[in-house]
Amino acid sequence: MSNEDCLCMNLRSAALQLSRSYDEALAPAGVSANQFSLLNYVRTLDAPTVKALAEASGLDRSTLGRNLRVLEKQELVFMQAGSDARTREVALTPAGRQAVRKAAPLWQSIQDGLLDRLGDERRAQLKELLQELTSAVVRA
Amino acid sequence: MSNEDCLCMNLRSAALQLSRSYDEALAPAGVSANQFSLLNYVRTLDAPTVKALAEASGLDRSTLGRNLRVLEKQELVFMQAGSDARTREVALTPAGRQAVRKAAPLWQSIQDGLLDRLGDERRAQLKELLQELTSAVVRA
DNA sequence: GCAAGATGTGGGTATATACACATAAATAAA
DNA sequence: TTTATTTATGTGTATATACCCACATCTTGC
Repeated sequence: MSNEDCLCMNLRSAALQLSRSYDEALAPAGVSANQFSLLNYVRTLDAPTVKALAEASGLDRSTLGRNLRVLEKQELVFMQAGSDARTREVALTPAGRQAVRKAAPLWQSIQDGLLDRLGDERRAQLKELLQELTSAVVRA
Repeated sequence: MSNEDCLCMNLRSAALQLSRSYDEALAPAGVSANQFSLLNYVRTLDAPTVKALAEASGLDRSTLGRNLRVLEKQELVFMQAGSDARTREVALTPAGRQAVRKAAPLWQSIQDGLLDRLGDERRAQLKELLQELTSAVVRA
């Protein structure tokens, strides 16, 4: 066994390195790549619950709850009880919308740099390969 | 901005999903994919220091120190001062070697399943794409 | 309408990750 | 040789992630 051959560690390592770069690029907006992504899910979906966000992002519900708590503490999102009293619906605060506006061009910039480097064809290849790997592995 | 387009989140999500599968596959050996990888670095390198392991894996030194502490607590690795008294050299315990032996075929099995699905060509594509992305992004 | 099961969420615990700072030890400079 | 600098590591703090379990609420069967 060689670590360089492991598909899992290959992906894991690449994801961490890319995350560091995106985090650095988004730092002036005060959010990490992960937080920016979550803010965008909240913005895009309609008053999503914790569960809806977990499903959209493919993360565990408890993870989402904790990630949301961080954004809540920074007053980028707020939560209120839904019509179903078990659920909590999430929405952006004005500061949250502002953070998204500030981060969006920073994200676009680093994203475009990578897309230019890859080109359309290889970008499509990458998407296809990641989908193949994850669909090979979905849990029942 | 759409989360489905973000290269960083695409990779991050795929890495997490793959990690869950590898973790599940390796569970009978009592180690996670991440731990198995680290044990293999310890095994392959010659009495590596924390720094050497950090460089090999591309992780932060403090992360490595903490990951090693978990393996040390489970008595899969042990650490001793090197000739340079600042360093600590890491090596596998007998239980650590046993864990690697037990995990190796489990890893091989899930890895082969994915490789079969991908085929040689797309496997090479993936490796190339990940290297392109990470080399586009290496820190000074 | 009430009991039984299903569902959404939080909390406990553990691992993983990284940055900033502190400390000890080795090396270089004076 | 004494001092300054570099280097290896650990610690504090914060976020991210996931499993299991508890609890409250909703839904269904009767």
